Order: sequence, then structure tokens, then C-alpha cells
Amino acid sequence: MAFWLLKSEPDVYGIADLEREGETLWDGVRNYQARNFLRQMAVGDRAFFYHSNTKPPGIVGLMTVSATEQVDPSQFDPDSDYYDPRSQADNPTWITVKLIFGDRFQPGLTLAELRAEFTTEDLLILRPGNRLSVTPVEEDVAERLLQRLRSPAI
DNA sequence: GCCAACGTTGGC
DNA sequence: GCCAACGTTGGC
Repeated sequence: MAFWLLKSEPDVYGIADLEREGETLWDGVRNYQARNFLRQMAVGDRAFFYHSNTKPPGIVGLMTVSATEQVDPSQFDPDSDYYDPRSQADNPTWITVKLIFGDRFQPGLTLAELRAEFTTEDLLILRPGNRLSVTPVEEDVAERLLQRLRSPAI
């Protein structure tokens, strides 16, 4: 079982939405490197839910991969912000996963806390200028994150 | 294949 | 709103 970190803007889709819906298709990823990570995911993998472009940004939840190799339907929807006219139905460019709600952490771990307690080698999202919305997390780092998320006080 | 211009991401 | 970082595009 592997661990991942997935970013989303809560104004677009947040942990509260997933908690309410129970399961979601992680659509809208339009970056090849992120797509390649999505394709490496296996059912049962865990993913940290990270809120970006909000105050404060940070890890707010935990998810479990429930289905892999899902065709992202928004690539074929001309009305979607994620429409990709170059993608062909018989060879879709954008493949993603389904995830089920696992946990919601309040208050979670803010980016400032992550920076204070983890290194840029621990977490790719801490690298300056990082924009990847899907990144792998090493197991030892994931365990430290989980321990920290479940016991807010150090 | 190079690279400048441009658009997007996302923290601050 | 600003700006740094990075990906993509397109001319050559």
C-alpha cells in the first residue's frame, strides 16, 4: 500500500464535499506528471487531502483509493473547464482514480506547520514553486503525518 | 531542438 | 494584488 498527497482548492472541491458524498472521481488533473502518479495508484492506497489556495493551506483529510484507471469524463465535455479537445475517446489522455472518504482532521496540519516539522525531502509540496497536484509520500513520512494529525499537540 | 512568450499555480 | 516557479506553446 502506498501513500499519496492530493491537492484541491476547497472552493472547487474540499474535504467537506467528500465527507458529504462519501466517494468522488478525482477529475480535472491536466498535468502529465500528476496523471502518471494517478496511474500508479492501486486500490487501497491512502491519500492525504490537501487544501490549496485557501487560508490556511494544509492537510485536512485522509482518503482511500477505491477504483483505478478511471477515464476522466470532463476531458470530453466542451462545457467543462477541463475540456481537452485533443483527447480521443478511444485513447483518453486523462486517467484518474476514485477515492472514498477516510478521515477529516480539524484543524489539520497547516502548511506552516508542515514546513516547521518536515523537510523539502520529506514532502515534495514543500519545495519552492511546487505545483504538482499529485505527489507520492514515503511510508515513514506518511506515518509521521498520521501520528501528528491524530495528536494535535506535540 | 531551442527558447522566448505566455498562462497557470499557489503562497503570501 | 503581487510575484516566483514552472509547464506549454509556437516560431524558427
